[in-house]
Amino acid sequence: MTPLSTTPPTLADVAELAGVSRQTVSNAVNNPDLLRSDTLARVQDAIEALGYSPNRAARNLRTRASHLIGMRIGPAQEGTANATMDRFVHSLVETSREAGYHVLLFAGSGEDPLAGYDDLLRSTAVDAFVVTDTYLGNPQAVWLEQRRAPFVAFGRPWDHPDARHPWVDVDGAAGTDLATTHLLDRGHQRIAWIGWRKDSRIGEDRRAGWSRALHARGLPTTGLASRVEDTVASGREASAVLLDEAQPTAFVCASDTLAMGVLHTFRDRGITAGREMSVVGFDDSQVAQVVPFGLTSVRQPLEDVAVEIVKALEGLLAHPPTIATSALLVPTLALRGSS
Amino acid sequence: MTPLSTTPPTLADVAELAGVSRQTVSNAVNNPDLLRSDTLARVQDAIEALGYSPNRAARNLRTRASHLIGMRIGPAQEGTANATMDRFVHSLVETSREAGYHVLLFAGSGEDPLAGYDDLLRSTAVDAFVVTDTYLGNPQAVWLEQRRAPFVAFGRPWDHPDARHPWVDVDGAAGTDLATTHLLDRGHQRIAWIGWRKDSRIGEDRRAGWSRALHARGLPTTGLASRVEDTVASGREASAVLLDEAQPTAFVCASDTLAMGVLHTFRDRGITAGREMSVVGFDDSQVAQVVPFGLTSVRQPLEDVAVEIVKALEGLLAHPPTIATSALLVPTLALRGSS
DNA sequence: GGGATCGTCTTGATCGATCCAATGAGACCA
DNA sequence: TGGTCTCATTGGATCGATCAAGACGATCCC
Repeated sequence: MTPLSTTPPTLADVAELAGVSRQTVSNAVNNPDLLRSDTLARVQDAIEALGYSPNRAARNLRTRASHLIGMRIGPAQEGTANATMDRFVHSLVETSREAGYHVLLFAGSGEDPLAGYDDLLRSTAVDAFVVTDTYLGNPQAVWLEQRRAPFVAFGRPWDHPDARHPWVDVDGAAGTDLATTHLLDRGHQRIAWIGWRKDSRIGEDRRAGWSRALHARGLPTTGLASRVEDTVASGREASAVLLDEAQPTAFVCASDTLAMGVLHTFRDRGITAGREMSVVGFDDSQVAQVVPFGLTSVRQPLEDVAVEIVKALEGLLAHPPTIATSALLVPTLALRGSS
Repeated sequence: MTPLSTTPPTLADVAELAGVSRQTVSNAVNNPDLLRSDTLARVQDAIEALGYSPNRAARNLRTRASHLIGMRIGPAQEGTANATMDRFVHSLVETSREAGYHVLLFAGSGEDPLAGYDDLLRSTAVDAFVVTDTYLGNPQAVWLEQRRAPFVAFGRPWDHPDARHPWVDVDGAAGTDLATTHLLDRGHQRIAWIGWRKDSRIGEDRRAGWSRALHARGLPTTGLASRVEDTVASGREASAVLLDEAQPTAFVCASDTLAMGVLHTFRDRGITAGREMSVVGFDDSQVAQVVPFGLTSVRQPLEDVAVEIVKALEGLLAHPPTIATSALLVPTLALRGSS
């Protein structure tokens, strides 16, 4: 049916078969309304017969658009439970497809994180970027803005409140508030926090949700918080110390990785996670899902994030570009046995 | 330094600045040896000064190559510990970059898994594919072969031994053999197997390694094997039954998901995983890494897989194409507390 | 009836690179 | 001196699509 390994048919081939000009075929593909219905049908038949599909390179050259979205992918983090990227990438790919875009992955070339962006930008290989790691105060966003490169960030511009690019983010505080309130509703009074070091904006955001929820019920937070690195070992140590010094009956953690550390401590001490002694994680990683009895965890609506990001991208790339819209989405709580 | 939002410089711009012809600039980029060293330097200065980078679309159109590798990405599997893709994708992106390729992701559009391939192929959007799900006896490989589309498979062509395309795979049997032998060396005699249903070629391959290792020491396998679905619940049930009926002291599992099910049963019965009662999983997922005390697991050398795949791709896309080479790589064992 | 308007389709130029064949300058040898 | 050969460089055509403008007939309205 479809020809094997011959040169693919071109516009001209279709035009000849249908007995029309090249431009008419082009219109049949891009502006069908411009054609009389009978010629449209004739051209479509020819397209079908030849199995024609417009050559991407030629189209890209002429229209100055590639319909590709670039996204940098960092090294997989081993030893942690960070499963965000996997789910997000898939959602983004799926949503982009519906909008007529494909996703181009590129690696951060170690020392110079901008090199990849610069290269793709100058060679006009992609139409826009999705930037996922805005939290480190990293230069990508600022640099891309200066170059007037279209991009949407997954993550708020914490350090640049006057940034003008569109962004989409998940309300971490709302997530931990949800988690903490859930524990309060279950009767807990002393709920501890294990989060990241103070220089992490995301970490502080999530911590704020925890303290907000406690204060809303008139409960104190003093002595119940700990800030450590994002490793299982740190979570284990921190929870051990908190148990000894503050006697909490529940833990809210900034990540599933830290929550696994808490479960580790529980195991050390013969405690079973559940209604009495609870733990809640953040990210709803695979780990949370498969660990015995399950780890209750805050789940980011990554599918929705992808939808919003693509929406913003479409706006940026429209002619004329529409005003940048940003969105802050609310996570949900995946309830499991650990709470 | 770099111009803001103006049209990027073209070959002609560089040529004018350097006082040479367009073709000379093209040669400076693609065949520097053809130029006299002083003109080369002059052209390179001009390139540097203008921040020139060849327009991808134009180059693609002329050379009939996109330097893009397409890869289909399936939906993230929730509720399992399958972390293979994440690690592999990153390795592939990184390795491809070194070979001058970028990775284009596309989604499997539900009902028709071939649609995505067909589309990209006909529009000459990608040079080749990496096909990752060859195990289901799925039609991709056969179909791509018929269309003479260049592709490399991650996974053996189980059902088509006469397939002529290059492939790279990990020797599952070698992995489970490694795991089983490790347990034997630790003194275990009765080692159970929990794997997938019989129609899974990969599952049978991994099972073969387990039975091979036991038979090599003259130990029986009868009554020690179970074949179930790849879920935590199935692993939990299967291990419970095996413990009652066959009294094994160790379990080798076809996946970390199943191994988590075993840990679940251990927990149910107050058993602590370790030297006495051991479990080994497969895939070295994040779950295996962060679960308390750690889950010993067979680790696929995905970085090496990516290298081999890219090597094969370069062969396919070379002029003239070199003969397809396939590779079967050996996994390693990540030792942790569960064994 | 003539000019403006609309709907439909066509022609030639163009995007920015590379391919191909050809040119000029110089080296070398007879 | 003239011919051949190599090296370095050039000009024109080309990849396959879209853009911009124009051609043509039919319709409409004063």
